[in-house]
Amino acid sequence: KKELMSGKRLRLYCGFDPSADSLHIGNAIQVNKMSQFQELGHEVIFLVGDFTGMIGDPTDKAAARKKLNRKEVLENSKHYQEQASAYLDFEGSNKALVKYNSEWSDKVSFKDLIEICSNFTVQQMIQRDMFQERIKKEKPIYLHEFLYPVAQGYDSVAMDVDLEVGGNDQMFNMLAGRDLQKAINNKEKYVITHKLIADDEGNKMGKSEGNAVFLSAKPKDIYGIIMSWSDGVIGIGLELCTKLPWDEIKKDQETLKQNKVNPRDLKMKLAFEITKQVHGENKAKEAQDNFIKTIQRKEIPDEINELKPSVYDIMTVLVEAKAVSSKSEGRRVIAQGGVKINKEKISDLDIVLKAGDIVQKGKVFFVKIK
RNA sequence: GGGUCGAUUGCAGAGUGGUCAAAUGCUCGAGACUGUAAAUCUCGCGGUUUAUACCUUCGUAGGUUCGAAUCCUACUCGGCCCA
Repeated sequence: KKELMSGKRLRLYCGFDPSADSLHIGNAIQVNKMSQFQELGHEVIFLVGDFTGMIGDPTDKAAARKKLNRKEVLENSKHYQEQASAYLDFEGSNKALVKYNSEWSDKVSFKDLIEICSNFTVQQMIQRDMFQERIKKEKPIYLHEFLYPVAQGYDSVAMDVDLEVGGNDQMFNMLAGRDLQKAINNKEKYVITHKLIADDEGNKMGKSEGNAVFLSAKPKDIYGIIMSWSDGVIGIGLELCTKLPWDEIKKDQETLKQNKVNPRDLKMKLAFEITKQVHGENKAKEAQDNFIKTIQRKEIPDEINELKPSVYDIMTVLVEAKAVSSKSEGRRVIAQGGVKINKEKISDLDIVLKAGDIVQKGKVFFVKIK
């Protein structure tokens, strides 16, 4: 805090794994946080973790990540920058820099690596919860997984940063950077963690939970997914993902707590603000109108994807429109009343469609026959 | 290298010769109720032109058997212990 207040221009960064072709809302929080620093005149680095991404962060203990080649990484990160620009400024006088950590990590020799690793102990590593968990369950822990925090930590050294931004699940990895920076450059590096977007039960909103918001998504989808979030995230969502003034957020959180408003209304505000941030105000309005119309009033949306099926029977249409993954599934869904044609629930499996018919599956899936 | 245990449908995890497309929980999908919230409830969750049917699936490849996820052999991969 002292250094922050000193007026010194700090160099800070946040890393992003290029594992998907789009940033998601969780990344948006980080980008948003960085943008606040940028506005205060600090130097901001948007780091693409093309090297660390290859290792795969064990923090989410899912299966090994897909390895990407150079070209894919560049492709992905191009989208990243574009999406991040919804919050961050990559143009102006204090523009954010984009860097790739393979730039320096590729060059680290085995000898260097050993040197770097000597700053950490095995005990530090295995003390982490998810490793303890795996030890208890007799699941494998691979040696290279220990290197993830090391590699991430080395980024701090290579860029000689003062500050790193990340989710509070990244605390460990970021502190590794702090230790290294101290040991190698003899400099204090600070870390700022933000809360993760999660509801009261601690369920995260993310990829693995199936309700992730990708910034590449269409306005109406972003809006819709946010509306399906649980109520518990409204307050924190406003706080982390929007650029609304702090006072207003506080006030909203307060009224929410006292049950003075229908949480839905505030959630609509949240959905609107995020959509606006990503796609602009006009698109956000359209998305909101669309939502009110199709979901709240259960009307058929204005814009529907069209499909020219190879055969015009309902089964083929459902499969080809990717509404269901197989004909068996289509049969089940129809049997349970999940398919409507022109607003009429159907039960007949052999219905033949004609051009202009509108098929609906579930609440949100629409397709128009061409 | 030796010993030992293991690999099952998205995940976890039962099943150890026919009753197995394979328990159960979670996830997921549809429906009811709603605010596309949560909670709750119902149904479903390998595939196939209707199915008391067939096909594919229980790490891989062979074998035994009327019949194998289950038994045998080899291989691959992994955990643990010993070295």
